[in-house]
Amino acid sequence: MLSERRLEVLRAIVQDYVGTEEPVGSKALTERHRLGVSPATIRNDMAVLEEEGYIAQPHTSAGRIPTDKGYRLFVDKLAGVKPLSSPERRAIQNFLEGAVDLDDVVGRTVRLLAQLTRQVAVVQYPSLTRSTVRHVELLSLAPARLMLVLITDTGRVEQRMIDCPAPFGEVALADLRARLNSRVVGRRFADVPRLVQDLPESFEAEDRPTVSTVLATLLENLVEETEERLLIGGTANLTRFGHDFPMMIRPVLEALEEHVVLLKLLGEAGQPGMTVRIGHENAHEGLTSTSVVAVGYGSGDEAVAKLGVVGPTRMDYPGTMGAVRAVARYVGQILAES
Amino acid sequence: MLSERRLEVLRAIVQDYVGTEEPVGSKALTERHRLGVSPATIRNDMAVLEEEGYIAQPHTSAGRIPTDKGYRLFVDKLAGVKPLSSPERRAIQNFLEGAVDLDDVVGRTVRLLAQLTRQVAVVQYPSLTRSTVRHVELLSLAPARLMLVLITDTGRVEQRMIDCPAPFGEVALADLRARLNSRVVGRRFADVPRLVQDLPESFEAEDRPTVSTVLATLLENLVEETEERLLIGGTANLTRFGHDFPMMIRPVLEALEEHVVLLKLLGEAGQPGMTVRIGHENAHEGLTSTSVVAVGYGSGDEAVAKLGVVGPTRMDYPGTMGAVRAVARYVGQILAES
DNA sequence: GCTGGCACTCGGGTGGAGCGAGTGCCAAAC
DNA sequence: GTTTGGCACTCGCTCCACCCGAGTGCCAGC
Repeated sequence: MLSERRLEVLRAIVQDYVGTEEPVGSKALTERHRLGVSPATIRNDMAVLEEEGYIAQPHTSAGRIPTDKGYRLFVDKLAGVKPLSSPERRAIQNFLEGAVDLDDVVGRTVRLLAQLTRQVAVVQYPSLTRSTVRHVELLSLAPARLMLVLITDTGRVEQRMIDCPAPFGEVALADLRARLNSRVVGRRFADVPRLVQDLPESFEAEDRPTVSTVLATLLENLVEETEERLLIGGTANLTRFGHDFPMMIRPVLEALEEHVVLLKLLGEAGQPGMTVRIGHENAHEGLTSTSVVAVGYGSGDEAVAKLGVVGPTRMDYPGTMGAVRAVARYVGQILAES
Repeated sequence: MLSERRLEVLRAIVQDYVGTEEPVGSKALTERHRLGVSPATIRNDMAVLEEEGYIAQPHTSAGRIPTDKGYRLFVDKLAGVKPLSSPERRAIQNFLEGAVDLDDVVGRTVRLLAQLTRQVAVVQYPSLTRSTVRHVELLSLAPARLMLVLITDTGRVEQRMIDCPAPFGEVALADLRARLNSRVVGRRFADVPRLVQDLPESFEAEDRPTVSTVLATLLENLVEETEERLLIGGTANLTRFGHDFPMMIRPVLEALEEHVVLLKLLGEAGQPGMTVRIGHENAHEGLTSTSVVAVGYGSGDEAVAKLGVVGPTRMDYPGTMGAVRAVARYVGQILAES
């Protein structure tokens, strides 16, 4: 177990390194922090911290920088979450309230988050399966062509074209629409399969294939394709990465384009509270020098999706965590209102 | 007017520079191209080309690189559009045909374009005003709360929440829905204002404010906010920019985040055929070292939106133009089918 | 108008010297 | 046992001098 002072030294190293972006030495530490001991003592402490793997030196005769393990300890034990100032809070609220629809909410959120944290922001669209159905609409576009529109309580609207196996009359259509809605409106999308299971049986034999097709579209196709959609912003902030940004930016940009990877990353973020993944804790190779701060958000008490930021491991964790948490809260509020 | 051979020299310079990314000298030129004259002659031609502003040298004792003006001449007079190979065409078609809805079409298009050109792809969503209305849906969510859903022939689905000035009965709602649809379905969105102008008058006095609100939402809010939406992809390709990419990438990424700027850029692309904007021809400051190749696409003969790529001025123009044109065509086909 | 020759320019790469921040270790002091 | 001052050592960084070679412009001759 590390002594109190050694933890303090680690905290100081992290703070200084985040601020200056340069390896920090023993002398500089005593000058910038009131540690009450001499550089020589700090050197001893640093040697211990290095042996334990919390810090490292890029090369002999250079100062120390925190390792992933060091940041981990810092985040877990040494740093709190810095709350935002109240002007910042007001700005967030004002900015988000101007949104006109879900796309707009997500778009504004991602810009906001990128601007607040000066990092890359990632916002997942509210999950369909975790949302509640508000309405299902069926429109006849041609004799054997339907359009299915699904609207959820989080404001998501999804649609699909359906080619029916047989022509489908207006009466049957209205019938299906009414029955479908009466069963699923107000229910969670995850329950829909169970609720509509026996629906085809109650139709004329000739219409059953079409009804089945519609249900199949609703359940499979729609969910699979749209479940996981996300928006990214603030990539220009990647240029703030540090002096070695030209080397790092390529793999990060590539990773960001792979939405599947990102979604997995966000998905791994534990349900309750905020998750911070530091450096090599991120499975993806392109992101081993980045940290991901993510949190769930939702219109009610349950999270319907995640949002977060991707930045250099050398980031201001307390500030970033504060911003992420605050934005998630306000987005939840906005969704609940709409 | 430049002689035939001097044009040939310019073409050779552009091609070599695009390929090698290094200033090209007179000797190298004669070696790689059968110009039939000696380096000394080429030097004279180069001196003329430089005087006319088509090429420049980064510093004395270096080879020449094309200027924006040089690229302009190359694109206008010297280069054709390189058609894609038929495997490429097939790949495009296969890839795009898997799309399930408009978001998916646009998403796939942007990925496709980025991959084909190895540059940054930009795809604008089909414009609402230039589309045709397929259906308008009105749903009652609460006594004085409506949801308006608009569906167009290009597959766009937009929705808005409406807070009514007064409660609105189911009967009136059905009435409004029916009348609205009978007037606007199959018409171009641009004509809708004219078509619904007198609609409020035919309702009971108490319902008129609500009807007006609905129409106002349909016309103003919805169009303004959603007219100009776009998707960007392939930003990782910016790292291919050249040796000075660390300097250039920042402003470019920033410009790409300003969708307004991009839309203006695309919008300026002349209607018929492809537009190529080279370097300083782009008004935006961050894009002065990039070229933009854009073209309109649409489900019919008329363009409903634009798509294109952003890359270094030092790009393979014939290949890029070929890819952009081909993708635009196939997207048009897909939209027409859906 | 084209060509070969020639002097000149200048960016980039190489290698050594000096500097300074930072370290590790040790003996003495607290 | 912990802390401290002292001291030798390491090593990355910068500066500078140097050379090399690609490329140019110019000129006289074909």
